[in-house]
Amino acid sequence: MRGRSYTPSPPRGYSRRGRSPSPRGRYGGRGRDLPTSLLVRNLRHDCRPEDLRRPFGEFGPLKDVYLPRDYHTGEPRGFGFVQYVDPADAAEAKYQMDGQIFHGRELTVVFAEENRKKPVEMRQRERTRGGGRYDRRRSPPRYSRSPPLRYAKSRSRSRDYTPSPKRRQYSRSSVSPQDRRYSRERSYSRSPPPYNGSRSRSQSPRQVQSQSPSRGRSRSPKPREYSREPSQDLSPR
DNA sequence: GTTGAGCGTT
Repeated sequence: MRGRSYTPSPPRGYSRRGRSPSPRGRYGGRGRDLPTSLLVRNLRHDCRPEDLRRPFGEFGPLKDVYLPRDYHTGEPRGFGFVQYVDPADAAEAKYQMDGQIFHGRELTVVFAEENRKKPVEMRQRERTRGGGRYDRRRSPPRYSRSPPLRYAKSRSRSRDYTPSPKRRQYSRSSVSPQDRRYSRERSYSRSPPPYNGSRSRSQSPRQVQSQSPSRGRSRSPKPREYSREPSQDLSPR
């Protein structure tokens, strides 16, 4: 038998072609640490993080699995990230899973190149994403008529992300009636773009018609409210 | 201690 089974395929092996268009290439910044994040391409659109967890978890403990999706449509983008705890596992998983048929599709597994991005950064990326395809309008491209809030179909925490190892088996109504009022379905922390349409302006169900039947000015500019009246209280007679 | 709008979606 020649050679020892598989080749570890060290990532620094194929860096000979200078294929890095960006000078600052290197996973994460420190070239010392091998990348632990894998980018899995060609995923099925109905693939779930947990689906990836099983096959990919065979190579080692996973730190995280995430499938980004379109922010506006909420549909999966067809790729995902699998982060391992040990870079060695990631390397092996990439080697083993790359090209594998997963759910009838050939997966393409490569090392993630960029670091995690935060929503704020994403916002700016939005601009370069379409290359200014949407004119200079700031409104997001409404692919469909369903706002992003539609994701919460039935399972909200169906994400693979397990924040608490201890899964609470409490009953569904573990919420007090009092807290319930706070637990409205609008508990989104980031508050997505609520339609920048220039039409929806009725924030208040009751829009006061006009407080002061004055001329043109609808809103009467309140006079300055200085904390104190002008120097007038000092009247030394 | 972190980030869920994560780059590579046909």
